[in-house]
Amino acid sequence: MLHIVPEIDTSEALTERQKAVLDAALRLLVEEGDQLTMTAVARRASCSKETLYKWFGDRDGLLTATVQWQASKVRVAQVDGKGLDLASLTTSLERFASDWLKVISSDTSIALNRVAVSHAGSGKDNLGAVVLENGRFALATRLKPVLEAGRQAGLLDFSDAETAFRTFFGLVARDVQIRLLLGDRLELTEAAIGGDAARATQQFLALFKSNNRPQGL
Amino acid sequence: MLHIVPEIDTSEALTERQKAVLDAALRLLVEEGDQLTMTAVARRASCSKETLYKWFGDRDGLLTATVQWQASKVRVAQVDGKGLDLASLTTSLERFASDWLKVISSDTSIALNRVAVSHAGSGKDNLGAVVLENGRFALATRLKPVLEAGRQAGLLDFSDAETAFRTFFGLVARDVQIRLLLGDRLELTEAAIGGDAARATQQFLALFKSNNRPQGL
DNA sequence: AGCGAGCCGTACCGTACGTTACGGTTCGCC
DNA sequence: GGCGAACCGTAACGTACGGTACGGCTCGCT
Repeated sequence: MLHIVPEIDTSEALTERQKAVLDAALRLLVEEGDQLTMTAVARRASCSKETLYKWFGDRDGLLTATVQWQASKVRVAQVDGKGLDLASLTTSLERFASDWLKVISSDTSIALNRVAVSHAGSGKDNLGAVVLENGRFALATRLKPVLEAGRQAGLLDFSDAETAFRTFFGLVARDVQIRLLLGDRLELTEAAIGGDAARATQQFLALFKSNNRPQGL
Repeated sequence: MLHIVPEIDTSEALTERQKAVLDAALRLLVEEGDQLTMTAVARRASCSKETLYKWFGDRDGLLTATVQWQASKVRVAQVDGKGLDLASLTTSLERFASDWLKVISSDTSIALNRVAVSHAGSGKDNLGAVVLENGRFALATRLKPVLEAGRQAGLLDFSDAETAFRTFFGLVARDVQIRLLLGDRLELTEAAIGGDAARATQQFLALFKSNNRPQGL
């Protein structure tokens, strides 16, 4: 039987009750891991399974809606890139790095990425795309204008913003996300995150500062 | 019912037939993604389910054995660190980077990491630990002596080999693995891998070469 | 040849879960 | 008050799959 899912495709036409249901599903996902059964969601959200199916079509629809719902809530801070000097660029980069580390080490992000990775192995890949779109790609969209502004201000030197971003991404994230996804304990304290963000930023600046560019790149 | 798995714990007491079965399971894992049912493995390996249960205890045991079996086959090249000069250090690092990119972008690695990530969400975490142990941690074990040798030879300057390794790891892998796990198309040609390996190596050297160390680190 | 161990193929069981169906209740609206 | 839509709770159905049982075959050993 084919289902036409009503208004949950990409827009945000969610009633408060529906948001509450998705929040319950999200909590269940974070706490119970893979035990996200329709029965469990219905019980947790105090709603009927019939309602779940009417609203979200099938289990996949519920999963997708849940991921999109959480993704729509995670927004990395927008940064203004006007009148940039080195100090403000540094703090901007540190802030991005710190925010990103906090996001990827949060229980919610881990649970969401887990389910998206699992889902990517089986046929349709929408979940992975949604997670990437609202995570890594959203970060790139926010960060690139900062990098471009830094280049315009003569502070940074790079040929391709995407490449520069990916280097920054690698310096910040390193092996953190994959280790967390694979179940490695690796608690990141607030202080450690701050230190990592500062280190990554300094390394990035060392590689891309226009007056200190290493030869051979 | 409790099962005592015979001799499949950590050692390598596998008969040829058992290896063939695990190879079949591995192929199934890579090709079919999540459809790794006991029935499918038995059919693919032309063996009986009874044999699977006798050899591997239960589904988890089969999964673990499959992951360990593949992990035992992936060995990053050991590099000798004696009599190091900058050129040979550079080629060593490039080779490590290139090998690692090839590994994490292979279908087998993606499938294995997917199943391990899925598994990590549900209770026991052995699979994730096995993958990490034979992947990221094995790489660190192989690479650190090279870094140490580079430091002994006065070519590199760092205080902690682990930190230096993690930076190298980040510069090499960047966002590749998470994007692949999430189903992002991102084909890495041989040439692209070579270029990435060279770039990562140059960036790493720029950050850690002893005579060109950026201030503030 | 006779025997037993190991394994293949397959049928079978139990259960978990996705999905559907339905009676009862709440609530907005006329 | 009366009506209908939406929804809750729960029972029921179908199926897929993990796990078990069993008959038959091969093969090495004596």
